[in-house]
Amino acid sequence: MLDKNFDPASFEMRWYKAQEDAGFFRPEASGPDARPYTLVIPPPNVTGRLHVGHALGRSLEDVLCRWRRMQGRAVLWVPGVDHAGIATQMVVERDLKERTGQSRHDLGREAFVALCREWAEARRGDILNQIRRLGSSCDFSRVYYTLDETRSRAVRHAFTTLYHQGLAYRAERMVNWCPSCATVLSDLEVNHVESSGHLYSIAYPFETGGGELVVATTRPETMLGDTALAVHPRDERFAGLAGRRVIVPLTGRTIPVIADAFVDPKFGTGVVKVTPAHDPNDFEAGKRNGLESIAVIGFDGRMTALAGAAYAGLDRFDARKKVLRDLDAAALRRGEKSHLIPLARCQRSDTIVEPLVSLQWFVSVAPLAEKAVAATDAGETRFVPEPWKKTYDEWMRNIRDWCVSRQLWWGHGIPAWYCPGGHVTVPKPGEGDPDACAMCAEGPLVRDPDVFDTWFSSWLMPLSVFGWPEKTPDFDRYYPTSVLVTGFDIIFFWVARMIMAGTFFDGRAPFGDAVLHGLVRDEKGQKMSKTKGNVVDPLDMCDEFGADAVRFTLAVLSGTGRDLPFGKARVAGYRSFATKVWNAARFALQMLEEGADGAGGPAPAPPQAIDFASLGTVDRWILSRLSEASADVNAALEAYRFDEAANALYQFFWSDFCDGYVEMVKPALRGAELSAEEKDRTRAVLKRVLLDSLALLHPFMPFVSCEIREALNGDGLRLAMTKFPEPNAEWKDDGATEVIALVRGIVTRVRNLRAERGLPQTESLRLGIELPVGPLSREIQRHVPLLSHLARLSTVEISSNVNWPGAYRDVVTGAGIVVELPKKEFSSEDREKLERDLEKLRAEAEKIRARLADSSFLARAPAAVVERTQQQLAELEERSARLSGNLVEAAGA
RNA sequence: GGGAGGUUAGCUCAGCGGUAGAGCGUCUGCUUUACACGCAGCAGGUCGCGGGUUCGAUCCCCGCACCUCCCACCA
Repeated sequence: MLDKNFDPASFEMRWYKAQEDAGFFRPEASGPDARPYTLVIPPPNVTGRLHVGHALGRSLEDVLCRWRRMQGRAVLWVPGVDHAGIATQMVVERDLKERTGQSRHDLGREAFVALCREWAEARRGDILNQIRRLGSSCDFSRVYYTLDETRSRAVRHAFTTLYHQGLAYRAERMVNWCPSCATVLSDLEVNHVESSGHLYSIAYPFETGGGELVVATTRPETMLGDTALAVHPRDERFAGLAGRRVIVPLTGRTIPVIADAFVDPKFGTGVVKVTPAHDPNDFEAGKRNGLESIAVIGFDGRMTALAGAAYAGLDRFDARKKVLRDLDAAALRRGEKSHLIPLARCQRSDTIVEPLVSLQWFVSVAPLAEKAVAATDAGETRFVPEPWKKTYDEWMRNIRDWCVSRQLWWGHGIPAWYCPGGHVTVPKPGEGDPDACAMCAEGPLVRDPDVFDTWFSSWLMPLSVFGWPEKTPDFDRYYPTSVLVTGFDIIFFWVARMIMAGTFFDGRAPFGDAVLHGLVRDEKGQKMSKTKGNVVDPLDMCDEFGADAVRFTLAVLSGTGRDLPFGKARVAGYRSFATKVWNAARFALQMLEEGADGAGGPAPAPPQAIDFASLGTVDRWILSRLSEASADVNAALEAYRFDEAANALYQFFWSDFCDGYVEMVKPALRGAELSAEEKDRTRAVLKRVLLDSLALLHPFMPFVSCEIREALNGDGLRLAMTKFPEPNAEWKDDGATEVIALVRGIVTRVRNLRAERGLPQTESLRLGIELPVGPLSREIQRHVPLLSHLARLSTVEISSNVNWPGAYRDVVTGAGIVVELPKKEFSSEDREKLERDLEKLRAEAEKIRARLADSSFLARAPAAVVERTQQQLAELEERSARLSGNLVEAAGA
């Protein structure tokens, strides 16, 4: 029995648990011969809470998994969580501060890492349960954690392999340094934001006196570390200046003027200050010209001793103000103007990133990128939607070395050791920790204190989740995976790098399809953010409207566009759909139980085998539609068009099944016209369509579908492993479809007329249908009781010519219809409406007539098109004639 | 500076060479014994602008405008 009240909370988790307990989420459930279908979950942060973006990804993945599972595939969807180095460290640090007032340094590294581990352990279950709440059918017996032993082994193997192939190296480079996170960042972790700032002009007097050079800069504080001024070699304004020396204001140092083509003569004053220690461009220029490098800003974001006693210890932005003041005092400011500066900000802390020279570990990824691109070019991995391939290609082509070391405590340690002599020892893949220096055999060795970039473990995910580098049975069976579903925002961070790792370490790309979805935004299309307060929590939505509704909403929204406007109202809308399904099932249950007649048992009769040929038109039509809907859903899912699949289902179930079929079948099942046997046949169809609809729905709404199948057929649990409906060629019935379309068309026209003319619903009308004698008219004749019921008709007359003087005449898809209206004057509004309609028809007909009069159209357009056009014209003229007849009647009345 | 995507009904979006579609919303009727999270019905669109190709363009091509986003070390 289904309760009158639809309450998803009462059954959702019960079904989830039943399915998980039954072992359905393990690929073994599909038998040893089933073809694998594999996905790896993009691991959410251990410490986080699932957001809508996750909900979207998990929903789409689960639709795929459940659908493929029902198709008999051995589905393995591997769940996992990410230790999320920098994010976790920051969260734990903040918590520590709040609780005890201590910093991680107060605690010490070992204790702090232990604290992080505790946190991660404590949160891991939460996040996994949140994934469960969405209905995700992951195999929780294979959960991975990016910092567990297996994954650590993979990270170490990857790094040592790269190192010994000369692809990982340690070097002093200009890097992105975040002073507040106190770590280096990769280029990807830096956001460039245009901000308004100032371009300051500063005068550098010549050492020998007699003038000055004016330099434009956005960062006056770095002048303390200037080691040259530069001009373009062919800039005649400054010809002959190279080699002269100028005084760096406020420091008294003198520096040379150099000529270097990196200077853009059109920018600023055409003279550039060169600060090799604090600007990537200048760093290169410095190397080219053998310039000294003076680091005046330290890793803490404060001025160093080299900046001079007056500035040492000052925050870099305070130093800027002081420098400007001091320049004013020295009368060396030459003005300023506002200027848009592309500021580099830390993705995590939003702090302005400082370019600093530092010794770090890098991976030269260009060779890996080459392999990856070769694989994607060969179609080993397909991007969906396809334009993302270009974005990926572009990035791969211009790829720069990846800085993989981080000055954090929480993460994978770098397997590199240093001897007192400064030599580096990295063990060979598979080897243990070294005891002595590989070069000079000296000890003791000190391990590198840094950890890897979190993505250095993530990029191995498709490999490491199956135990790589070990040759495990899972690896053999499930690598490469079938598809990856993730947001386009991590196409570089993750997708591209995984392809590199897969093609490099294994030789095969890690997934067949990379499905990139858009970003979830709020209802108004604005980015969700805590500060705006427009964040929608998917788990709250699940509690309020049911996970089924949330999933369905996300599927519908995941069209081709980039942004998904998600909000409460929409989820509520699709909850209505779930409710509709629920109520349709309640109705069906009633109908089926009535069929059990004397038996009176609560269990509805099992569906009898359907003998299509013995069925009536209405039954054949709905089965034909069901078959079409199955085809549509399957095709859409093959193409990863979750929106189309969901819409096809929605449309079929609501419009065709509920509004169409159920309404047509009601009088038949309740009336006395049909024999018990005929009713049973229809009941069997009703049940079959509903059961199949629930199966089609199951990947999207895995809970209501089970709950209803249980009530209807006692197979709620098995539904997850039931064969997914496919189109049935035997059920294709264009004849039935035509008849039903006409019946529904006529019904709509009559209802419409009733509404237009303000006729009461209770009043029965007389309807004439003009059709040439033939199979169609005989079919329609057979549906007179149905028509009468649906359109409230007292009599229906069908003949080739219905001649009811004064009756209203129209035409619906080729059939003339004649409605005898009760004596009622046409109001002037009615007449106007009629005239407007006629005018539209006439204009339409005129256009078509013109087209048909065009000889080149007749000569060049395909015959079928010409024929259809002629038919259109005929129909328009027919309708036009009938409606103007009504107008004449109106005038006469 | 490069690149990608967008511009279709009040809103959110599908469609993409033969007379414009959906959901939601608006409006008008409905206690029609599954469902008001409902039923029935109406209204609502120069498919951003200008050219071109074509018998025919919302759809293809070329410009333009505006919006979004990504990449990029220019002071």
